[in-house]
Amino acid sequence: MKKQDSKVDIGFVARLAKVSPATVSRTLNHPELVNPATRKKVDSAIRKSGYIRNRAAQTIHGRRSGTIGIVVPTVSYSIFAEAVQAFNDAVSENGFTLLLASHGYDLDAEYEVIRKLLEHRVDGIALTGLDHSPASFKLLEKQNVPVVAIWNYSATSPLSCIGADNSEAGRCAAEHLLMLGHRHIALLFPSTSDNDRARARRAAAETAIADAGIEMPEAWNVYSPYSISHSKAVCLELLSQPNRPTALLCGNDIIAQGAIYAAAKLGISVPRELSIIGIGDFPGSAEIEPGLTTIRIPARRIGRSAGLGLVKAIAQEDPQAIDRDKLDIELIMRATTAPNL
Amino acid sequence: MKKQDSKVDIGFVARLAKVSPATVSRTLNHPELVNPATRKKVDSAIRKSGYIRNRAAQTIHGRRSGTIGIVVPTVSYSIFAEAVQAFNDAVSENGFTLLLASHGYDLDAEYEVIRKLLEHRVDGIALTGLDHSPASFKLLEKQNVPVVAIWNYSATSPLSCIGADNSEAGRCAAEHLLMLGHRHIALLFPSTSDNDRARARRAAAETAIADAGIEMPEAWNVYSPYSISHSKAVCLELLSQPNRPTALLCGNDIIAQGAIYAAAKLGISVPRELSIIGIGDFPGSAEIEPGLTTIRIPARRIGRSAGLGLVKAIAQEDPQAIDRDKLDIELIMRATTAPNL
DNA sequence: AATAGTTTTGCAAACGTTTTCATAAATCAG
DNA sequence: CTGATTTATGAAAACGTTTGCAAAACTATT
Repeated sequence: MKKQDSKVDIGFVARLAKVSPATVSRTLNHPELVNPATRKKVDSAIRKSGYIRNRAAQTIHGRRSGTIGIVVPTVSYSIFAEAVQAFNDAVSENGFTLLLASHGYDLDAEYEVIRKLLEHRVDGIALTGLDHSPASFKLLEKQNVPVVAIWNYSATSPLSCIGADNSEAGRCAAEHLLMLGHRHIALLFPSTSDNDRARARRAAAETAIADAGIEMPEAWNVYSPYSISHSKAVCLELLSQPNRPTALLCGNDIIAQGAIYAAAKLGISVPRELSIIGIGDFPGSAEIEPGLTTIRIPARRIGRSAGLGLVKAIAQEDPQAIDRDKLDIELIMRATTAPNL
Repeated sequence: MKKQDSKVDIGFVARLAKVSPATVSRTLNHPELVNPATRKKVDSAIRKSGYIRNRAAQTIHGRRSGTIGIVVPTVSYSIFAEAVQAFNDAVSENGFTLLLASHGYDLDAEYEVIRKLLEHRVDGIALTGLDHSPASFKLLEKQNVPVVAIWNYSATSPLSCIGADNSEAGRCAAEHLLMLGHRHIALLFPSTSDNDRARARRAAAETAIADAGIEMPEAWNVYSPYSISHSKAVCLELLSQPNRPTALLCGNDIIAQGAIYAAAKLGISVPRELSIIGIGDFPGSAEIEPGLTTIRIPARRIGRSAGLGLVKAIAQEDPQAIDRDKLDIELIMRATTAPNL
């Protein structure tokens, strides 16, 4: 176990195996071109020396870097975590390593992290959503690296995208409540600046409600950050008002969970006195009591599909080769919604 | 906006600015060494050309790669997601990019991903827990890259580690239940092979219970996978038995959440008829109704401290420079535990 | 105006690979 | 046994940077 083999590079291995560096390289990259006997010598030399190839050197030579970048707002909450995990599984099955970057819902910060990924010469990039700064678009256009936007689907976006139609999700949630006879619906959404997913959902929900001839008091269009505790606090406040809504449409399941806990705390029976619907179907939404009715966004499938699409585009060296993919949403009826009496 | 500047490398920029490549490099890396006027020319040429440095080329020259690897079992559940996010924030504030790898609780798979990270010449590596295959240890020892183990603390581990003492956590949880007078305690833990965190917690809990002179029926030492739905199912089964425990000690908060929901479903009142304690204090544990009593493991602080430690070790080029850091756990008493009547 | 010192710049080597091209060795057909 | 193929190997150039060293251009001091 020599501790510090001054330099165990491809040349070192070559000397050990008494061949040229070229042969070592070939053994690694095109084994079929080298004599089985030599191959054996080389393999053994590699094992003995503990040689680890240097991807940077390959990259510089013009080969793939073997990395794929993914940019998410945050990985803290399970929402993106699931998609990231599926994405990672998909790309690493294909020999790539994940470069992860987050920007905390700030599109200028996003530009910087995209730059960083590009400095590392990632072979492909996945972004979250379709909202990006013009600078980012310009940057990505110049390099020609395959890019895919995950999470939100649009037929006309400049970027290829793989995700669900968030407008549809918002509308679907609203229509479910309307169909149950609710007329007093409050909307709880996270900040919609720099976040096209939330924006699309809320706009569609508002439209559906307006189309049903309902005028919604401005006070019921409330803002809640992306956290159970904040949401719970906001709902505690909202539901303590003398005149409270009969249904809550939440921008995502995290907010909806907070709403459920707030109702539980106030002794408001869900769904008898209050219906709650979320969007996302996060892990835990099925198990919570009562089970959360929600619009399922298939995070794992999105992550996987995006990863595979990127790998394919990289393999065929065509940055445009990523097919748009619209993954269906689905209303999951569980136990937090009921007809309005 | 020329689309495909055949080759916009440092030489291209140099020609544009009418200086040598060396000067461009210096402008980027040691601006103080170059004349302000020249610097201006170069900066402008960089902007005009849309030049993006090639980290691979720097890396190959012997400079830092500017990447740090982190290996986690999975990022799906919020447990690790929080730590990963904090870790990422810490290292990216310092100019590093994160290389993320996961292995799904399989230590042989872990060896492979560590190798991959090493191929990319990461400047540092964070691993989860202290349990790793001998091959992994040997591999890491030979390269001399700073390594830190997060999540579990031990004074004697071969790796520097930053985390909590999981034995203490297990003991603390058990003692809390014992102090409340519980004598019929069931243990719910995930698989403990390839997972030293869970193993340490369970062993300590078992010891504490045995020390109190209690003999625990083997049937109450139950296995539950790392998911709310599985845990809920397992608890539904366990709690339907004629002779059920008065308290549940759960290996982590996810399992505890499943337990709460199972109790809710069965109409068992928590904490009156059943006490439940978790370990971890994950996001959501405070807000759930009733609020989960748990042992807090400071995930964000662990992630941040590990990231900063690694950055420091890299800066001073001393792989050993990472201080062990034992972060305190804390019993968070909320509403799921009560004295046994 | 000559010298010494300082600041700024460029040249060229180095980093660890891959790959093209050429050559040597082995195999085969006659 | 000769010449033609095929197979296996090596030498060397290339990839895009950084940096040690030396030359060039200034500044300051006489």
